Amino acid sequence: MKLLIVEDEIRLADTLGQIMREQKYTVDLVYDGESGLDYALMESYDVIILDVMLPKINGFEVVKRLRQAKNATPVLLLTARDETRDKIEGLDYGADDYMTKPFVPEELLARVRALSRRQGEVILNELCFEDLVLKLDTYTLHGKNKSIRLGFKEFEILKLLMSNPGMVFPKESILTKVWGSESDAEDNNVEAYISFLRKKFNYLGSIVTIGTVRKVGYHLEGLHDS
Amino acid sequence: MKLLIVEDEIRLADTLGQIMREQKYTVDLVYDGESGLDYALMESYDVIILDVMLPKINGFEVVKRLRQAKNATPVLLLTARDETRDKIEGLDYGADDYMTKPFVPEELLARVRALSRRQGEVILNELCFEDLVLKLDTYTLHGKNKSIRLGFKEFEILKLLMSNPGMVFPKESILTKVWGSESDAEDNNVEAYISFLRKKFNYLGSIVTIGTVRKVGYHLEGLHDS
DNA sequence: AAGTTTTTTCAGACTGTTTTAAGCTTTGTC
DNA sequence: GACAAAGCTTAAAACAGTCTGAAAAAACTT
Repeated sequence: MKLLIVEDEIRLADTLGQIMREQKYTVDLVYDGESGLDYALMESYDVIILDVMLPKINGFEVVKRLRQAKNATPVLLLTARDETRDKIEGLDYGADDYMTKPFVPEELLARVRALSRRQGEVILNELCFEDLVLKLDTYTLHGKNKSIRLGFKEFEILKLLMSNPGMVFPKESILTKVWGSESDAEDNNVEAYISFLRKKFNYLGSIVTIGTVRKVGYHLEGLHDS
Repeated sequence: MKLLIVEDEIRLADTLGQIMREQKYTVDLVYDGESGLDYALMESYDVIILDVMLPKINGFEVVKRLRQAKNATPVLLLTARDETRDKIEGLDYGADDYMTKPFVPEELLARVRALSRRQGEVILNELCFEDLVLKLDTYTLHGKNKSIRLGFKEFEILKLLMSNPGMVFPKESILTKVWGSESDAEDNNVEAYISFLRKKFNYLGSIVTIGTVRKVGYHLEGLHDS
């Protein structure tokens, strides 16, 4: 089991290294974002522990570039900031977990274990369902022989639906996930976008359908029951 | 999987409820410590999510009394204060975990999963009885070789019946659980929906039957007598 | 600043759900 | 077996949730 720790506070970095080595991990220690990224791309690690506030390149940026380079190593972000926004931002960029400083070693160990267990899973840069492919980096939806660009909201909604094909997503939850929990957008906004999406599915000639569950929400349907 | 959420910030409470319901938990929401304690003692929950700052009785006190009453339900404390002292106080009173606000849903989910895992149960997203399967996420009822979509009320009633196959549910209790205690719906409404359901069972060719217990209510019957 | 795309808003058409009510069937009692 | 009470079934009306096109508003591009 090989770990990369990227942390600029030398004291903390060393402590972490020590803790993890005790647990029989092989540890590489690095003190800034740039080296972090280099190491991460060069070697193959089981988990990367990454501070957010880093010299040269910050943690978010590191994850982002790592993912752009199609590297799927699980990343655990360390953030001193207790802001929800930051946490979410990190996860959006492709981090797998985060932890707020200060923390207890036990928690860190538990999270690292959890992340390394996940190895098998791949972070794909596209979502597929039946004859549709949603490219996450270009915001485009590809059908059998055509493709089309999606607007931001369309994209986010479809990404949600495709993240768990078949599962019903309540309108409420689409609203909070796509518009944010602060927003005062209404159900009809979701309905309008669902309508746009259906039109585009149709244009692509896809067999996929967006099913309505009355009083609840929407879900993708492929070639099966009603 | 049944959750109790005790949180006085209505917005937050609702969001939490929504998040958890999405994950197929059954959620009871309550907005002050006193009701929290009542509910906790009355029903059997898998996990209780409990805010610390609460009207009437605070979270610590709720845990304390709960434990005094020999109730061992896992409790996850929500604390706005970031003081280690508070955390420890909560844990001393018998809470099983704590989380500092604000937090990201993922973290909450992870912790609730961790707490409920002790019970060893699995979150099922379908209910089965004999040859019927009720899919909770798509509101569909599947028979041996056909399936059919259920309306909201039909679904709720059947979910209730299937949650405890064989048990007799009084019409009264179906009314309050499905229509709500405010409603002035009458027995005949239940009767009408039972009729709809029987028709659908029939369409699916199921061996399952809805039995009537005169002057009381209904229950599922499989391959045996009444 | 004009043009383009995305997002929101609105209203009317539409659809499936829920209620209601009346007639019919079953069950239990005398 | 007759009667009343409880339960069943159905059709139709009332209702509520959903869809969609059009247009206004907002956000980007050029």
